[in-house]
Parts: sequence; C-alpha cells; structure tokens
Amino acid sequence: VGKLYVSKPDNFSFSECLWFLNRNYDDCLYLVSRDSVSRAININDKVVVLTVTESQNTLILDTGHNELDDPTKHLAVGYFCQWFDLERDISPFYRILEAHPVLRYMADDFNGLRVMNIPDVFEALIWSIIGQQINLTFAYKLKRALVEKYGAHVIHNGNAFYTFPEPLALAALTTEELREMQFSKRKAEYIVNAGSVFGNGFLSKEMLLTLSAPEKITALVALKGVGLWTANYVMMKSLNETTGVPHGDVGLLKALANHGLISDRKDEKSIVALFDMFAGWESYLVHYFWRSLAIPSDF
DNA sequence: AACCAGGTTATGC
DNA sequence: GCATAACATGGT
Repeated sequence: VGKLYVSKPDNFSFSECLWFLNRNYDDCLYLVSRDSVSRAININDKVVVLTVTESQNTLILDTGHNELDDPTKHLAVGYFCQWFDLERDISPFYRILEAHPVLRYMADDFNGLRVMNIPDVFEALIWSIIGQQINLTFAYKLKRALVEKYGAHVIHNGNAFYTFPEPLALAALTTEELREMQFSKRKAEYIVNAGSVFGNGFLSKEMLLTLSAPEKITALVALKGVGLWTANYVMMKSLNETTGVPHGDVGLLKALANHGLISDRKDEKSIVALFDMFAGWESYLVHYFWRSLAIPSDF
C-alpha cells in the first residue's frame, strides 16, 4: 500500500546521496537514516511524508498508508526524481572527471553522487538567502527556526515532518519578527519581499523554467538580496541548470585551494580554465567540490 | 580573542 | 565602473 517504484539510473549511488544529505548538519526538512530518507512534501495542498529506500535495482518510495490518486503519485515521483537528479545521464561528466589528473579520485570516492536538488524553487531561494555570509551551522539553525515557526507539519511514526513555509506566510511577516529570530534586518527584508513576489505570482518555477539560462539569472538577480551567487545556487539546485556556478562561493574556493588548483582566492584565471574543461557540467563539479569539503583534505 | 562564514547592497572616488 | 564599508551574529 502506498509504494511507488523508480528504477535506478547508471552512475547512481543511493548511499552516496544519503551521505551528502546527512553531512554534518542538522537539516530540519528531512530525516536520514543509514538506509533511508524521509521528508514531507506538499502535493496539491496535501502533505505527504515520503520515505525512500533502495533495493537491488529500484528505489522504493513509501507514501505511508494514504490512498493516493494517480496524479498525486505522479507528482510524488516527479519530486523525488528532481530531488536526486535521477533523470540525468551523468556519464559525460564522469568522462571529464576521470581524465583530470587531480580530480579523478572523485569518480571513485564519490561514485554515484548526484547534485542533491531542492525542487521547490522558493525553498531554494530562501535557503540560499539565509546562507549568505554566515557559517552553515548557524544557517541551518536559522532555517529550522523559520520552518518550525511558519511551516506546516505532520506527525509520522512519532516524528514531526515540516514543509517549507508558503510564500504568502513569509510575505505576511514583519521584519521585526524575523529580527527576533536572529535574522539580520536586510535578510528579513529580502525574505519578506521574496515571499510577496512568489506569493502574488509575479515569479514562479513554471515561469523561470521557460527562460534561457541567462534570462533566469536576470530574473533572479532582479530580486532584492539576490546576487550572482544566490542566482546560480538556485539555478543549479532548483532549475535543472548544470551550468550554474555560484561565483565566489567560499566553500568552492576553499576546496579549490585544498586541491592545489588555485594559488589564492583571486586566481580567476585558473578557476575559469578549470570550469571550461567541465563545460555543461559546472554545477556537478561544484557539488563534488562541496562534497570534498566533508572529508580530510590530505591530498 | 580575533577572524571567518554557501554574499549583497550602498556609498564614494 | 571598481574598491571599500556595513550588515549581524555564531562558530572555531
């Protein structure tokens, strides 16, 4: 009852993906165990807790005991497929990776890791705004406070599963309310404004997906508080654009330095040259660099 | 106890 | 057009 099946693509490792989701942080939007991940998703105003496990050749989506109609099932599968980036053939990326003298180890050590997406573009946007210029541990705390206060939740097997707050719920906030939750005044303004823009339909995922990559960037950067870093983060994590590079990202720069690929943080030439080699797969490279930050960096 | 953190905007030359 | 400052506060 309530089970859906998705076949595994090539170059896919469920455990690598879970490992990335669980890194060292406390994400309030999903629960990872050794062999499963669960999160609540909102489908047509119905909150469904999705639990994913794997068997030999398939991934098993358990939606609990709800009797879901076919369109809802289809949306649940669609959500999961984007979350784990399942519909992409990443073998071209692996060919480039394996040919790189310094980075080829990633093809073995991180084998089967996908870009872990954030299908809800509003969630991706607000999350990236929260994460600007603060350490990730604190960023996850801020996100948790926001989600637990303004998101909906359901109880499933004794755990509370939250959905990300709706745009209009955040649009209705005053900046003072967010300030009390340790958001800076600027970020509070950005978040309320973004809630208003999305909540009133001036911007939506459907709209953004009709645009070319440069047009997407332009549309996103037009929002207050969204610069190139944030726009590219949303591009790579929510809009299926594998060319997005969050320029200037401190994690990326640290990883590049760890691998001896840049001499210092202003070494633009080396960065451009490297990403040129990975043309079309830039965001995969970024994601693998982020993954590399979570292991000892003794190369 | 300084310095840094998944940056962006406002200001000043 | 490019550097610099201000933002706010937790983590290391």
